[in-house]
Amino acid sequence: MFMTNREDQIKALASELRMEILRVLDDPGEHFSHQVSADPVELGVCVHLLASKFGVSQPTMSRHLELLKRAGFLVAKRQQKWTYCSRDESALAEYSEWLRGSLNIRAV
Amino acid sequence: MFMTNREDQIKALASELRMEILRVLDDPGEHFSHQVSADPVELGVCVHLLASKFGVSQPTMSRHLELLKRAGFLVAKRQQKWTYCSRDESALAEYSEWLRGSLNIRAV
DNA sequence: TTGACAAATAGCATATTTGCGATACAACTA
DNA sequence: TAGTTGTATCGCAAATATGCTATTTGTCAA
Repeated sequence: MFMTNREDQIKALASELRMEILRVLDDPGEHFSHQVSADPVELGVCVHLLASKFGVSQPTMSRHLELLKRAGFLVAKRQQKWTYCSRDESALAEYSEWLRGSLNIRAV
Repeated sequence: MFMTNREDQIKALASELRMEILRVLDDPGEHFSHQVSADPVELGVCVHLLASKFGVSQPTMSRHLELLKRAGFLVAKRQQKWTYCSRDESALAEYSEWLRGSLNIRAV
């Protein structure tokens, strides 16, 4: 059964880098068309391409992705040597709605 | 001129306590009807009532409120000895919309 | 089996966050 | 003026977060 951990989700977004990761993964075709091992739109983006994209080491990127996975915002598919990451749109949408409702935020 | 600092806003919400503060301030009449110096709904809630509500020290509460103020989510009105805090609904709504748009989150 | 490449994990150093008590400041009261 | 109450700030200690290098693990190809 799926367990949503709000604490993990809140913390996951409390980082400019992780926000940027989610942004580039919103349009993988735009930012990772040079990925040759698999279609970035279909499968997702592998870890070391994300690391080089943001100029951080592979272990550092690996940990940020782990936090986003724990929050449920990312899904990772292991395929051969690579781990392909893509957004979980429904989790992001659900969180956004939860935040609004949780704080009882009215429409603008 | 009003300057929105997204970093401050993101960080401000990355704390369960600060989330709770915003929640109780959504309905001050419910949680702070015992405030005698001023109407909690009209003016807001003073710092030491918030501190005792959550069982933290006054300086600790003061700092959390400062972070929420810097984020723009709280307004504080100094009146006599007291500092009355209340939510800035428009700032919360604006942030919520920005988050959604910034990550390009689709509707549920 | 060896070597390569991709990713995960361990271990460590630094930075930031968070809590508190002590204290300063501000507004009132006797 | 002296004392009280409410708030802000300072200084410190503990907990978390974040980055790196080194190492381990997994997968594949010679």
